[in-house]
Amino acid sequence: MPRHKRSEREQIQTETRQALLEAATRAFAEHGYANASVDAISTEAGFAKGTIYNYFTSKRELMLALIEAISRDHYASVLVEVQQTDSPVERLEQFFIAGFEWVASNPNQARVLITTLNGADQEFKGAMYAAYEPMFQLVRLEILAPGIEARVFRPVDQPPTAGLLMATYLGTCSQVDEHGRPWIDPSQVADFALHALQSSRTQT
Amino acid sequence: MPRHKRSEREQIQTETRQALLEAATRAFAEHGYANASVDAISTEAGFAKGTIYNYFTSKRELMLALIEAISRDHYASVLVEVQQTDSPVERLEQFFIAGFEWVASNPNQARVLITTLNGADQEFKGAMYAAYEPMFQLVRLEILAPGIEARVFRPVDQPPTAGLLMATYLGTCSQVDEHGRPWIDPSQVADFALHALQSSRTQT
Amino acid sequence: MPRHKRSEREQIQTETRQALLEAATRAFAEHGYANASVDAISTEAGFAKGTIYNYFTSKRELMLALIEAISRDHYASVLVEVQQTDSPVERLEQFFIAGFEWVASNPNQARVLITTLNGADQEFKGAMYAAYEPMFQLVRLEILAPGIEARVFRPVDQPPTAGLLMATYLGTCSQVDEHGRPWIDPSQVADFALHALQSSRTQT
Amino acid sequence: MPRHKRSEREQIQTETRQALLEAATRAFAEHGYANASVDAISTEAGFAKGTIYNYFTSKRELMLALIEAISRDHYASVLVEVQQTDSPVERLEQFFIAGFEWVASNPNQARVLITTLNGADQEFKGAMYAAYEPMFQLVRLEILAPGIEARVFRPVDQPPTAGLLMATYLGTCSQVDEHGRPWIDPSQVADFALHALQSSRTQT
DNA sequence: TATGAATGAGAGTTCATTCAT
DNA sequence: AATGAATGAACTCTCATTCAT
Repeated sequence: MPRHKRSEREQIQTETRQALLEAATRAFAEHGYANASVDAISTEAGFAKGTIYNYFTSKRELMLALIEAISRDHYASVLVEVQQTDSPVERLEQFFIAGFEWVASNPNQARVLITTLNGADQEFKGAMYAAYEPMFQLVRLEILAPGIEARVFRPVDQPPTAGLLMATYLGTCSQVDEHGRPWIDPSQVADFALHALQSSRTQT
Repeated sequence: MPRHKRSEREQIQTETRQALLEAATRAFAEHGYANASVDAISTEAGFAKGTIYNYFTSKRELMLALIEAISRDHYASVLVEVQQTDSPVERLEQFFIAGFEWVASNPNQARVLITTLNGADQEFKGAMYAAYEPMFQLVRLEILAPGIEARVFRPVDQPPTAGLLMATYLGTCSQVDEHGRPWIDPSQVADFALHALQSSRTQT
Repeated sequence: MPRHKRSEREQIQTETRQALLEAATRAFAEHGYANASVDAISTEAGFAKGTIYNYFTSKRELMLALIEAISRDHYASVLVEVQQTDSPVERLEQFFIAGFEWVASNPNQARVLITTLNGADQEFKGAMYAAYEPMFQLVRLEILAPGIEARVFRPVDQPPTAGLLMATYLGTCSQVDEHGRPWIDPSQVADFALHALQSSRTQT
Repeated sequence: MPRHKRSEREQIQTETRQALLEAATRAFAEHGYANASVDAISTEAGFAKGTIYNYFTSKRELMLALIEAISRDHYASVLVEVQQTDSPVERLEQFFIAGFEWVASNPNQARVLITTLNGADQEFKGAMYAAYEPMFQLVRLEILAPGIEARVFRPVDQPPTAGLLMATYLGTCSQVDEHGRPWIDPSQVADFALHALQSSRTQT
């Protein structure tokens, strides 16, 4: 006779897994992947060292799972805001605003994102790129393309420009002062990007 | 009483040090700081593992010396090109062009730069920021300020915008495809930045 | 939820720790602190080299723990014998006899004691002095002072003389022949010390 | 044609050797044999690392040479004082007085002596014993034996008692307070030893 | 004779991972 | 499912010693 009902068991599992992922986020953010120890992560999550291996086959798998979780959360946050409007200009603004808000609300996840994207580990980097493909497509297909179509944006080459916007966003994300606060105002970044894209006819 | 002439000794020292720094650059670029072993670096430089400690007191000091070397080399490369012209617009273009050329010519140094700037190690990050202060000032004082003064650039807030330009440059630097080639054309980035900055009167 | 009962775990811990301390005693006695490798100690204790770091944070901490253990064991052995009698003369004899017996039974611990007290490491030396403070007080307060009070000992200056007795004991402890046996008979040492202390009236 | 006359060459050699031995004494006294580096010794002596190997075939040989030098110097200092008088009692006093004076004047040499005698290195220990044989014989044949003969000392067993006197001397030598000063007055030690040896008839 | 760059064995330490319980 | 003692590979760093100059 099972102790817990199936659903209870599953919920405990899910909660434990979640706690481990959150502890890993904090640890990786603060010390980086290489310097964050499995022991410290497990302990901070409130479990013993070995528990982590009941949920992830290795430290690397934990990281890959974390990449998935981060990208999913990030995408969901941005998507809902971007879709509030149909205007490409407003969508671009929303992209930056929602993006920065997510960074502000999830600083550790953001750090892991930035660190991984710029780190030396090719497997992690590739996994992160793959996981962010939906957001990349969002920028390209839901913001840039309609904007160019509607002639509010210049007729730029779409994929590299989408990349540039992502790079601008992520590049500025990572720039924080000594107190961990971003030293660039999100609206300035949005403004910068809008100027870069806007067709000469349509000044804001 | 030394048998070697002073200059001979000094040259050997300089060459060995240089070889070690270059090997360290390759190793850090490929595996990251944490995963590059001192042993491997020294061996790849053509020396026994202990030799590195005749030149650097620790692995961290080696990294700090490398940060210095990279920033100096990078700055020198960019400075000479930027100063070829007095036009702010051309200077901005040159900044991106020379910058990307340096990245293309020194891919490993560039990777170390990007990785360090976005990594979790605060001491290294701070050292890199400090080392890049001259280039930051170059953008601000020699490009942005004169451009605004001459009204070819919008009257933007200078320090954050200088930061934005650096971030755009560095953010795009780091985006390379699976073959290690940048998937954004430098001129597109320059174009993007110019559009972002240009005052509405002076379209290119 | 732990599967082992608390007591089981604790017992394993205690036993392993004890085994490591014993192996360390042997290794430090034979090769000295500096030349005894952590690897060798752990292996001789029957564990892999890393295990030692589950119990002591460093080689130095291991040594400090050993100093504690040695002094406690030594003191307990001597105390029980000294307190068998109330006569200061007999107590002094017991001090030497029990002391030498402890040395004979615990040659490795004795070697570590002597080596450490006379070694160059000031921290270890200080720790050993501090750990032996109870025994020093035993000699001073339980042997010397009552003996002087009862006029069976000369009215010597107590603290330095207590030191002298300790030094005589320890100095002779360390003198062993090539087979590791002391070449001075304990009773001769006791006799020597008694003659040194006895008041001129009370010849044995 | 030689640059220097033979004698000049030899003198320079002797001086260099002496300088190296003195530096080694300081280094071994402060850090112990194992923790004193050849590099540091050579440098403190005013030479480069390699020079030491022109005078001693290895670090161990340097130590053995130092043991020789220390014992010779120590013996000479004590001998001249002991031989000032023919009285065994005065000779014993002189032995302690001259001995403590030598320790006070040559604290580093004394530390090396004590450390080596009580250290774990059997070869060094044996070499030190052998080198101190003359002093041991001095105590036995020039002080103890005549004193017993003359009935001013008790008829003790000579070799162990000579050992005891040496042990008492050396044991007290090594006891210094936190400022490096001996906390036992030499005359107290001499007094202690005299009381231990004196026959009941001849009180001081 | 003196030098000091180079060597490489070997040290202390860390930590991802295993597995009996 | 959770534990944590044990493991051992791999790491950074030290330093006695060599040797070309």
